[in-house]
Amino acid sequence: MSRSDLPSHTCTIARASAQVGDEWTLLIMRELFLGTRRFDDFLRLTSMSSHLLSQRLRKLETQGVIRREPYSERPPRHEYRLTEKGLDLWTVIIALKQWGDRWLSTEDTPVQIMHKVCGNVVRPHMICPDCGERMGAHDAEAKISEPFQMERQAVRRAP
Amino acid sequence: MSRSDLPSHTCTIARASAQVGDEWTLLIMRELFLGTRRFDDFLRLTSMSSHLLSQRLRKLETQGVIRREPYSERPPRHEYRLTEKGLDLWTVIIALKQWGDRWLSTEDTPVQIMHKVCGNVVRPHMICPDCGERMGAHDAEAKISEPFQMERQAVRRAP
DNA sequence: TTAGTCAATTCAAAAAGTGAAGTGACTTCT
DNA sequence: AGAAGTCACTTCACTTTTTGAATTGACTAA
Repeated sequence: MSRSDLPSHTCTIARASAQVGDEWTLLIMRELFLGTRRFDDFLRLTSMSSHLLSQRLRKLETQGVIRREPYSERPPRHEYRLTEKGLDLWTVIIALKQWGDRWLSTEDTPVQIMHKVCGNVVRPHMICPDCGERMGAHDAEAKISEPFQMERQAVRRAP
Repeated sequence: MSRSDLPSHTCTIARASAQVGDEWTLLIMRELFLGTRRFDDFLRLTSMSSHLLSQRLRKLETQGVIRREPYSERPPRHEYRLTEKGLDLWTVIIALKQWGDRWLSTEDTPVQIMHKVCGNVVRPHMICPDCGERMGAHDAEAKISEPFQMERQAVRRAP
């Protein structure tokens, strides 16, 4: 099975990976959250090739993660902006950032998060909505649904 | 600049992307969090090629995200397990899963999260550690550090 | 002995990514 | 008015990565 089959997986992590799980797409998402809107800026700030950038932007637009908005008629110009679907990836990018800050950096973080509501620079984290306690890998257990478990049993027994 | 230069970026999101930001690595991470430990199981459950799987496992081991643990001397066998660094990616995988559940799925989620502390199936979310309120893209603002801002200005003005 | 398991490696073909150059619709400078 | 510059791409030749099938090698179980 190839990368192009990922969107058809039952697992939503596989499906999400297929949409945004590659190096350059994640870098584009970073830029979008930092406020970058134009082709040339993405190009310089990510230092990716223009070929790849236009491919990825097209893909993200098709998926509804970003939208093109015209900001000038003559010459015809437009900018790229996050849709609600795209904005909702914030948690993923922040989680990745915190992990990178913690495990891959020696210096201070290059990007801080400010909470507009309270005005503080913060390091957001995940909590359990029921008991309100902080949550991590150690206190979570994955429960696989019946149909998905069956599907997995089948492939494990396969040739 | 190419993919291989990502680890040298100042930005920790770029660095994190370089380590775990690709489709197959994310799928391997999913499996690790679901409890998969052995080569053949990864192979069947992700349906990736064995060549790529062994490459990725080697890379993840080198990076310290997973470790190989022997579980049998004869025949020599070992399993792959998450290190602390790997376990700390939980938030990223969960964030990706929630996003996939919300935007890419029609049916019920194939994997639920149970909080061991309170015993409930939950959808964890991010909060501001200072004021305790739920946080998302709309109420966050990115603050770019002085040195990183300078670096970015430089590339924007570049040829 | 033969078949089977596990954890890979090898190899050729196909797909994806890279970097440089080019295009076209404009605007600004002189 | 002509030349140079900007922005948003596309094209193309080349390199790297991925794919999928086959093979290896160390063992075990029938």
